[in-house]
Amino acid sequence: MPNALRVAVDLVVFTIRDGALQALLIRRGVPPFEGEWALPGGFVLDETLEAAARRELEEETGLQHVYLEQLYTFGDPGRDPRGRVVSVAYFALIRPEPVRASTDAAEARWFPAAKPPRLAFDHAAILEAGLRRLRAKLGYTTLGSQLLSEEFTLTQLQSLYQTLLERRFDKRNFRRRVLSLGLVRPVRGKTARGAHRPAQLYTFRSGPIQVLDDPIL
Amino acid sequence: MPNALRVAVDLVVFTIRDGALQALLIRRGVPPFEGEWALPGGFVLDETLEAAARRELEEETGLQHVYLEQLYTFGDPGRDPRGRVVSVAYFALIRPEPVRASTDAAEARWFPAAKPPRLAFDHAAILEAGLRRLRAKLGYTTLGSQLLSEEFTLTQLQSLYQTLLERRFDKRNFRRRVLSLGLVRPVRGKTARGAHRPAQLYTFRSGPIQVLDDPIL
DNA sequence: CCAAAAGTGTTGAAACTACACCCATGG
DNA sequence: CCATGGGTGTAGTTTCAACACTTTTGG
Repeated sequence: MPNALRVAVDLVVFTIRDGALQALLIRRGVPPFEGEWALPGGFVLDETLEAAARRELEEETGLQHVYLEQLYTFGDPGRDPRGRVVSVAYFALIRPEPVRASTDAAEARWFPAAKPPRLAFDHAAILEAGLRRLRAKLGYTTLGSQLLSEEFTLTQLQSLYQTLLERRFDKRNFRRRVLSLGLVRPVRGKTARGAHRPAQLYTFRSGPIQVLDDPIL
Repeated sequence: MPNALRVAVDLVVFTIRDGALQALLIRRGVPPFEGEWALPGGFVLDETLEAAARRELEEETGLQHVYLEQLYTFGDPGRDPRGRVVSVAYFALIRPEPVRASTDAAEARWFPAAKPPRLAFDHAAILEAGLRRLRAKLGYTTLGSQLLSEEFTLTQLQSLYQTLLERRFDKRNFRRRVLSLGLVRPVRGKTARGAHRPAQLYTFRSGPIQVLDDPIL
């Protein structure tokens, strides 16, 4: 019988806060890398890999029904000083607001995804992979919907794309595009939120994420 | 300490034969699923996951320096009757010709990727995932280069795309496209192979696979 | 000389880009 | 009344899709 390894899941959890993409990190309370920042995660029990990821995510954030997708599996010998650990990374998207990003024991905080602190293990590489995946899929899926609240203005949607892709779009062209693709549907009512002219609210037509025949960008 | 699982790699190995996409399958010589067809693969030793995949691939096909890419990780409890096995699937592309798809002991054969025989474990799902990945990446990377010999005619390249995507392209438009993208460079000399007018041979400009700014299709 | 694949241009339609001003509201 | 973000149309350019005939070679 071949040697036994341990299998873990690690989570790259993204949200938008203060107009920037942020990732959830945990301060480790136990060795190895005690006191350092790391991705949330843990060992897989008698459950599917995705269930393990959901369980860890709920333990850390209290959130359920979150968009979750398998990212990549990291398994180099030596990536964990405790021994051979193969880690299946998932990435999760959290809508703004109702986040209590603090768990019972360990400290949990949001950090700018672009420049995180020094991370334990190979977690910097995992985070990096999550970022690449997010950026890539933004263009040809409706993934972005999972980073906004259910109802949003077109300006918010445009800012999302501009923030993540570090690119600027023309307002009229952007609106024409998403509208003509039929991805999004106006909602009766307005947002009073601004101290300015109220904006029409929209929702994504499709509940689950879909891959587009022709890309948004 | 958490429960120990075992980690395996499984390989979806594609090639083009007889003008069709084929996948390499192995007849299992031992239980479980003895006598049934399965993807090549095996348990991970003290090596990286990719190294494990390469090792298994060389054992089965004798091939080295093959294009290999991690595909997805399958880990449902119960997917392997022997106990909990998490399998990291890789997919590999083999150029035509120099394949001895037969290993020492077990029987190995190519099957049409679109309609394989009944497969052991959850290997049908893994194969399916490989197919989807291949088709998707064909459009926006130079992945296809790994399924052709180093030098090829534009007609061969077009057939490759048509076969995999089950779609027909206009010859002039196709050629204009790949040529104007500068992906491909003519080679001095012709192919005498046909009983017809000789065709110009081309090679891909870039050795390794690259992601394209704007897609081929 | 014939079968078979190689090679090559044009045109109309559609999509894309760049660009500037008026509107509605809260303070 | 003014500052702030919301909302809208057009024209020039580029890209895309559809389409058919001549060329070269081996047998």
